[in-house]
Amino acid sequence: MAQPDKRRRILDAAVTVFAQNGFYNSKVSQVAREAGVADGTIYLYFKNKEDILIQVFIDSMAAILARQETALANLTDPAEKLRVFIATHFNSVAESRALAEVLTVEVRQSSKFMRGTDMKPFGQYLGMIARIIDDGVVSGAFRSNVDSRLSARAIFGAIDELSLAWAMERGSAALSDACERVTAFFMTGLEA
Amino acid sequence: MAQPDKRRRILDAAVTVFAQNGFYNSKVSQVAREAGVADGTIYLYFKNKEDILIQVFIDSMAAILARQETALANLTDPAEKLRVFIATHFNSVAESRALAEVLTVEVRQSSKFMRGTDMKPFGQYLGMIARIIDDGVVSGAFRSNVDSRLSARAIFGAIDELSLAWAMERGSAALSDACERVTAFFMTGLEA
Amino acid sequence: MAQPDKRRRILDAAVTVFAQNGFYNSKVSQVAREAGVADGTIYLYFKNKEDILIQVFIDSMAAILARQETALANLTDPAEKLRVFIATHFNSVAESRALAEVLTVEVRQSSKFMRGTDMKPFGQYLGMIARIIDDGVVSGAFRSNVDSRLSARAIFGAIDELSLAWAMERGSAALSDACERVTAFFMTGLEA
Amino acid sequence: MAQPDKRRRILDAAVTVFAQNGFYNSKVSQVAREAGVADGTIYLYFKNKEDILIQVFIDSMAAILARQETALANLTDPAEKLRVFIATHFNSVAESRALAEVLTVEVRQSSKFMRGTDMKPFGQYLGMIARIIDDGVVSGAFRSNVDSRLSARAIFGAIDELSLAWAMERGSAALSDACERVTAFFMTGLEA
DNA sequence: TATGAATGAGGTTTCATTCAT
DNA sequence: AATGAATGAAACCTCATTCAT
Repeated sequence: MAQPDKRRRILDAAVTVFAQNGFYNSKVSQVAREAGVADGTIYLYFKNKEDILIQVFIDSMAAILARQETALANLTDPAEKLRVFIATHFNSVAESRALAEVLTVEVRQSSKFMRGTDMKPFGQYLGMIARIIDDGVVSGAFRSNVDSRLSARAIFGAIDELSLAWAMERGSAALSDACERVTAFFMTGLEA
Repeated sequence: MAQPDKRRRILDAAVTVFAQNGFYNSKVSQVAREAGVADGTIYLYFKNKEDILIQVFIDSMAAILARQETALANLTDPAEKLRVFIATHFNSVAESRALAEVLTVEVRQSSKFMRGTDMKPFGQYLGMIARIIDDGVVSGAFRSNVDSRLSARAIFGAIDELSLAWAMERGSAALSDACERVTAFFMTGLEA
Repeated sequence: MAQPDKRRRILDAAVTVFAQNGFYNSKVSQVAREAGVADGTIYLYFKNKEDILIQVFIDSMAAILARQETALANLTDPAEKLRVFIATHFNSVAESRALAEVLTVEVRQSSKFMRGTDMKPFGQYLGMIARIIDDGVVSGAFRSNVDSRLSARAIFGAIDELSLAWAMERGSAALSDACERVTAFFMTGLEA
Repeated sequence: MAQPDKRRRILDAAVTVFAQNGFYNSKVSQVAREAGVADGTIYLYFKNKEDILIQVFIDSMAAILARQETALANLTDPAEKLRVFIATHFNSVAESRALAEVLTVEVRQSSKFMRGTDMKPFGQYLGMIARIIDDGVVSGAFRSNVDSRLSARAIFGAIDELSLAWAMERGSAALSDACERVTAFFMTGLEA
């Protein structure tokens, strides 16, 4: 009987439903059914439908940011850091295709129209990549003429697109392969 | 007074409106007003609201595909081809921020849920990149161990993300700069 | 090229279309297509959509009234008159199932809501039956205690229902059989 | 304050509104207002507007069928049965002119266009009449040469038309009078 | 007379949100 | 905290009608 974390269950249900139908084609009642709660209960935990998506985004970004920080904690070599970052990203995505779809597609779509949604977590994520590159430039591991913000964004775009391709085509095994190849690819583009 | 191509005007209006509010937050009547036609007129040219978005996609992809083909027609050097391809993409995007937003965000979002939408034009676009890479591999200009499909997708992801960044931040006249830099970046990743 | 009676063609087309889809589910453009004219042309001959139905009714009733008058002209025996009346009704209906459906169903449905539609022709039709009965009562051929208005209405209801049954079930051959039987049936109810 | 059977209230409201304006000229919002519920509430109980009409038909036919069965339960004489059947029909109609109009006019009009509407209850109703006649033929009370299906349909057409006449003219308290007369009329047509 | 592209009012229906229980 | 029946605003789309040609 005791439903320990109802908020969590609603968020998970939302990810499933949003991934399947897209945010705008999903009905709050579908999320409620998937979560095993009444429609009204949703509104005890979230301000409105949009808020569910925002919280999915915030929670998920927090989780992946923490995960990246843990993964990178003991590394010093910039090339190795970037390799691990990319691998961690792909691993996170691999754990939940649904979440990957929601983050890459739905949030991107909707964020522009959600006034006051704090997109900082996304900026932080880009910032992590940029910092790795900057470190590499400073340490001499990477070319000195790379634009770290731009490269970070390009790298993110590439791995995000590959995640999405994987998410939509279900070609699951290929993901780790893609991870290795794309990493190698970028390394050559960066290394001094 | 009769505006010649009403279909064209509606499509242009739709791009503007969809870019501003997102497809699902846009009302057909807004598109009509922007196009300077009555609501019902829309339905003389399009099956329904979704169909407008689909036609935007089809028309725009056809235009950019044609443009790329023209641009690449007389080139033989794979590296040069890729350089031109990327430049052409950025130039196309630069001409209409709104169109860029609709193509990268709205179409991506919605295409999954539009049964029967032919995504082939997108496949063709990826195919163009892949073919350039394949040619480069054959000619020895590019490494032999690159996966052309994967690289194509990664490259597309990167330039698409950069387009989007530019589109959303409005600021950067930096697009052409980004173009050069990202091209150089990929070149190093590919060249033998 | 010369389309002699466009009004006639539109009315015929309307009967076909209304019988198939019902008045309210029929579109003016369908009638136009069926008649081989442009949508706008309809409005050169009819005030509006409802007017088409009204004219179908008026024209058809005039035709059947005239037909009945001709058929009954030389008859004197009330029983014979009634027999011929019923036969003429069934024959008229048999010539156009579509018209039968429109007259029995659509006009009945709609007449209540068409202000100012003159339902007199229908009253005249009932009146013809009633007069035959009255004559029969006077001549002693029919019972003296029959209520001619009531009986007329009952008889009309019966033959109308049978027409409709025939129209909907297409059981074409059965119509003349039904005609004979129902006539015999009513005769027994009336004859002194 | 909670009205017990909202479905019932909506059906009753629908009968009133449909009788007044006709099905196709009635707006769902009118039915809602008449029922004292919000527009959306209608759709908690009915699939769509058409479904309301279908349910009116199904419910009403079930009611009148049950009523006829009760009324006829203890009777054995075929002539008496028919007499009671017709009386029961007229009584049912007399209780609600609006319902009579909807059943005779609107349902008839629309049923053809409502795919999947089960018209069996109407067939059952006709079947009840036919069975009474068949019984009468077997028992020798009625002529042996009557066609029971045909006669049933004729009888139904007659009483339906008279109901409608009464419903539309509002005036006649004459309904029970009509009942007696038409019964007598048919008896003579049937009796051996 | 004839056309048919354009109009725009308005209805059906959906669904996020509320609130009495 | 939880429910889910009820709400009602709002949008897509249809289609009768008009009018410039």
